[in-house]
Amino acid sequence: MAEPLQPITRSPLYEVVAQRLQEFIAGQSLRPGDRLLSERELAEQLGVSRTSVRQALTALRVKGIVDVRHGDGVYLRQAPADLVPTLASEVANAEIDHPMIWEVREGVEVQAVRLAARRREPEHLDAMRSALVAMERSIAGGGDGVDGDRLFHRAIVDATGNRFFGFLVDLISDAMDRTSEASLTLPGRAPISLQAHREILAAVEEGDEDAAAASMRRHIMVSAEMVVGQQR
Amino acid sequence: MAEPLQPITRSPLYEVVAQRLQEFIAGQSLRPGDRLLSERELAEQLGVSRTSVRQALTALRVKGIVDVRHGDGVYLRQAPADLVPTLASEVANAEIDHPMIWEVREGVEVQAVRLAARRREPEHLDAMRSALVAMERSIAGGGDGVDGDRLFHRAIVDATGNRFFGFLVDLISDAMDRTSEASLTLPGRAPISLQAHREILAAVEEGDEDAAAASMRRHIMVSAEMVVGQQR
DNA sequence: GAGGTAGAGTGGTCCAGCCACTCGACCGAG
DNA sequence: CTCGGTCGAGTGGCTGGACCACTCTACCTC
Repeated sequence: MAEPLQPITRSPLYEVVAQRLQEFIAGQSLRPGDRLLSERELAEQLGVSRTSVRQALTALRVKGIVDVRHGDGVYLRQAPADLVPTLASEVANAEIDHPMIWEVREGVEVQAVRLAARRREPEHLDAMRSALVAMERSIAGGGDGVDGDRLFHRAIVDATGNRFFGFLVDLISDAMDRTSEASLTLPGRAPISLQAHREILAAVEEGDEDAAAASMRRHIMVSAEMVVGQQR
Repeated sequence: MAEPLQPITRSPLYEVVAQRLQEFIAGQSLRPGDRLLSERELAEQLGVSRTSVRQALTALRVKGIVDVRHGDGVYLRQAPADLVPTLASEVANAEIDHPMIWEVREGVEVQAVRLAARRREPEHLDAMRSALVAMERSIAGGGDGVDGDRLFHRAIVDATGNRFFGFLVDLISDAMDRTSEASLTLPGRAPISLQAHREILAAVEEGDEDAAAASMRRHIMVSAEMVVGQQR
């Protein structure tokens, strides 16, 4: 017998309450925007203290299921989607290798630079320029310029004015860290990369989104080929 | 001046505490498995009540950052892959609107169709063709063909042979559901969409990835314009 | 009608206390 | 000495009650 006795695990009360609330929401087919009962009413109906209800609501709030408004009430934020946690663990566990990540990165960054070229503001251009300067200085000193590289790409993402891209870039770099270190410091790569960045910046400055996209695509494909090729 | 006065937004105390704790963890470079101070000590050092500390800890627990053990203490979670669930819930909470999602979708799907055109297998082409048939049949019967549409895009993603794209598409459609229902069934849209799909399929069949990418980009921009335009 | 106001209801925070649990020190029996 | 049990200190879990801060609305005044 593998499990002679099931280990007893008392779930904390607030967890039980949170689950009960989720079931209630799903069962009553409440719609996003609907208001839940007040904390005091929930506490009474569930037979627990208001503190426990509040803790459960905090959990639901963090999960993005519920929206708590001071002085107003608790509102439903979405249909209960256990999709997100599922997806998250999938990415963490799925066998995703370096080439796959580079392919995704290509799509995301090319689109980002398109938007950046369309909406560039002086501040973003400044950030990109100073990132390039940092890169040049590092390379001139024998470094790999990887910090400037990061800053440059981050500046592009910021210039999109679209938070979603920031999330994706974080996700991608996280996935990359997890697969292998695959250093970006290949001998002879830095000057090539620097030149590519200059092209991209020029296109963005001119607001030529097609040129920017093309340059970025080339840049990423070259980088991917170098890094992935090295692993073989 | 666009912003004469910055709107005052008092963050709830428990949120401030949670953030402060995260900073503390990062700043002190605590390692997974380390134990934090006790709730009572944290409360005293931060000058807040234990209740607020507990609420903050509940949030960190849900985020997967921390592990609270009854009668023992609060420990830093072991999993190094904690970033992913955090990101997912951030995406769930952040204010991301429909236009932002469409922009991301454009980048992802354009890149996906590129890869699909490069690697298409007979089975994937079959799936795409039958999705189109389903779409045609639905539209001929007065339907919106949305099911066929979904199948078509899913087939493209499958054809990439890259799981990461599947994950992103799920994330995107989840985000879309969350923002608003924004039905895709605009009058007169279905036939246009159908024609766009035919173009895409043709390019994929020929293995012309640039043409496929261009068609997909046009298709998504048109769709986005229709849906977003409708909301205004 | 426009503007202001007061009140009811809501979430936010705190406190003091007690319960439930864990762990390690201690101690006695073998 | 080793094993086993006990017990207490310290931890998180949970409660009830109190008060504060905020939002919304109905009502009143001009």
